[in-house]
Amino acid sequence: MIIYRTKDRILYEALKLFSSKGIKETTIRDIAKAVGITEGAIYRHFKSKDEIVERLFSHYSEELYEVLNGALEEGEDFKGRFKNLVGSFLEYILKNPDVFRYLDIVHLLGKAQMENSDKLPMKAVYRLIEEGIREGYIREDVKYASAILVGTIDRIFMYKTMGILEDELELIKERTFSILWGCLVECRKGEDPA
Amino acid sequence: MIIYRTKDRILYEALKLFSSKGIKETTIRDIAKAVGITEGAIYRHFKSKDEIVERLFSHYSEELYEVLNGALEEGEDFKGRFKNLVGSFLEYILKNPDVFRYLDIVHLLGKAQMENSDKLPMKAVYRLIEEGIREGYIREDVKYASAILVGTIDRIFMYKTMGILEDELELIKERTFSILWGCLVECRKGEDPA
Amino acid sequence: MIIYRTKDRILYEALKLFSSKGIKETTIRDIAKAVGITEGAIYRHFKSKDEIVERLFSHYSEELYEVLNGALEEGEDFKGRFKNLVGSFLEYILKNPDVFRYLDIVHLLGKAQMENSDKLPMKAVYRLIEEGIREGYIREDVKYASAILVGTIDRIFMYKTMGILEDELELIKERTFSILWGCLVECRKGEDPA
Amino acid sequence: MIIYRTKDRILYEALKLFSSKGIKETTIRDIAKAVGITEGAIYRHFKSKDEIVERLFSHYSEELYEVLNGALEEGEDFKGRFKNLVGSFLEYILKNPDVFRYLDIVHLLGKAQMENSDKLPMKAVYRLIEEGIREGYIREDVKYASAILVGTIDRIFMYKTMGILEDELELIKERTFSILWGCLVECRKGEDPA
DNA sequence: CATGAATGAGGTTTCATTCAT
DNA sequence: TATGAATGAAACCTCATTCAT
Repeated sequence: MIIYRTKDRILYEALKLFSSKGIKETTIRDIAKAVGITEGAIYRHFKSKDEIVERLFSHYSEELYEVLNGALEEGEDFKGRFKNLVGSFLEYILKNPDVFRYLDIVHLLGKAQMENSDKLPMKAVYRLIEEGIREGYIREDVKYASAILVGTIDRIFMYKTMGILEDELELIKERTFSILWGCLVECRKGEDPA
Repeated sequence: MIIYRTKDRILYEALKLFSSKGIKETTIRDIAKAVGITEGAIYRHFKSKDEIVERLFSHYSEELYEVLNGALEEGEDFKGRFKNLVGSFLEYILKNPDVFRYLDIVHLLGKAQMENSDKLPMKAVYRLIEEGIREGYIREDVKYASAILVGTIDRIFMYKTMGILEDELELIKERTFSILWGCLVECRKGEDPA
Repeated sequence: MIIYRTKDRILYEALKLFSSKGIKETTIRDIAKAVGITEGAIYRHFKSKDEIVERLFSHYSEELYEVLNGALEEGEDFKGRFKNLVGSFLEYILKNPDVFRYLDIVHLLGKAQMENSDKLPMKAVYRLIEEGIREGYIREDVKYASAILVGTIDRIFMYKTMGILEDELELIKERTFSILWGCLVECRKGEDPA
Repeated sequence: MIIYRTKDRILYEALKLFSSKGIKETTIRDIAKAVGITEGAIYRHFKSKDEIVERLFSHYSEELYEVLNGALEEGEDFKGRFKNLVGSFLEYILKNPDVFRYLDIVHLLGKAQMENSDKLPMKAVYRLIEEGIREGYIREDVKYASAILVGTIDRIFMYKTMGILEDELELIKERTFSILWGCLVECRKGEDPA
């Protein structure tokens, strides 16, 4: 993918640097050098470093949301939607590891300004789980259920990007879905609803 | 708990600040002010800010490892050990949220120098899961199984400390154990080993 | 001489300050103030104070070498070359006392990184003396001969810059040459070669 | 030589450190560590670092003066006194290289407060040369003559301590005397007094 | 006499941001 | 739009000196 507009190249390089070194650890100069321009030029495109940080967060947070939301819309039944979401989630973050690492960093440092947004990835996950509960597939509390789903995916992402887990993407998607589906739906079937 | 030695007070305040603002975002002056001494005095106790970062990491990484390891040693059977570990894990991190947040930050920024240590929390988790697999309780691959276990706990910690999850500690321990045990052990009982 | 480029002004002022107060005793702020810029601006031109120290040393060490070497190339016979070198040496250091004092300071504090350079002033002096020995003018061992030559010049520089010696430059050149030539060449003429 | 009094041990270690690293580059802590006491203890013996610097300078400056002066008093005739002074000078500084390097550093940095002292090494050299001139041995101006004498000795010290000159002490004394005597006295014998 | 924690001033360096060109 | 020198605030760190013990 070739990015032509300077503004987009700045965002692209900033994302890579932020996610690999940290936000504070990345200087405007680092970004400028990566883009191939000088420090001053950055300020033609962004008012401040913080604006870059925020723009990146809202852009990618929304992009991931759209991906997850799209996954929900394409599935025919609940199982299909569930599988779609888990697969799309893994596919997106493993193909865009910088994005996910960056979102994590922003969260961890409490820099996320998300109050004003409806398009948070978490919302899509919640929607899926709430549907599952409403329709009797999932018996778990929504918070615990999403903790299992997102936590597991997050950890698998970590193992894969750290080189600990070596399975290929499709296999990872398959196994993760089967685990999560088994865990949240299948094995609770016979239980009394709490 | 009252800490008397300046050196320990420095570590104590640094941990709080690092975990709430980030490492780079916390200045030596912040730490000094929190402790009630001047910046220069810090350097009588630590050669550099990095030394504080490292000392905190190795100290608490090891402490958490000991907690998990202790949990493994006290359980009578596998189920007991499993329950112990999950409970101790949650109890420790929810009572010491700064520690867990700090360990996460160090990991995320890739500052961990852990090559030379055997006492990483992860090792204790692996040991439990490997035992479970060896003895037929767990059918999942060790990496996927630990991803579920640690990922779920991590996420529940996040929800609890963010105020999203309001259950009390004992209830959280109970529910988390029951979910994880069900997920990793119970509901796979009838399956054919892969 | 008016210096326009900031980088050169920094070097120029640093040399004056280093040579009058010492290197460690001169702060970046001193230099910046002398140049008329702020401390931070220095670092656009030099990575560190050490870089300034080294650049000054290698620049002036080489410049003095070129002066002495040039003197050697212009003389017609040995006596002419000898006179040229002594004269140029004195002229250069008395007109650039900061340079010579600076080179002395660097040597005395052992900061000179000269391994990789062939253009050390000493080399030119050695070349002259070795020629004198080869051609029978000088009977003294090369080390003792250069000790006399350089030591005497060094001391005369010191006396002149301290105000102890009041002769004018041309007279100093004349007398110093006559002393050194008499000492190293004339008065040994009748001796048996050792 | 074993030094028992703490005060003298401080001076002894300070001299070594100052002469090898420089004065500003040597910290009170360095000195304390070398002596085997703590920083605070230094201040029991000296009011300040400057006091150490000054005490060392006046002590060793005077000691070298006494050595040279003693040499002048022991010679029977002028030649003997000349030889004595050159030999004692070389012997003292080559056996106490730290002292001479230290005196040089103090001079170079302009820290010497010597106005109030009559016991400067230079004075002894001047006395010898003035006698030589008065009695017709030396025809050179006193400043040029002392420049030759002290400059040459200084340079030979430098070559010897840097390992460039490998002759043993007695040979160095012999050759240096013979050069300087030849240069300042012998070879001018037949000349017309200027 | 000695310790060693603490101070406080000041040093080097970094960096987001501005601005003349 | 872009450059790159400059600013100014603030970061980390050093160190002579003081002081309670």
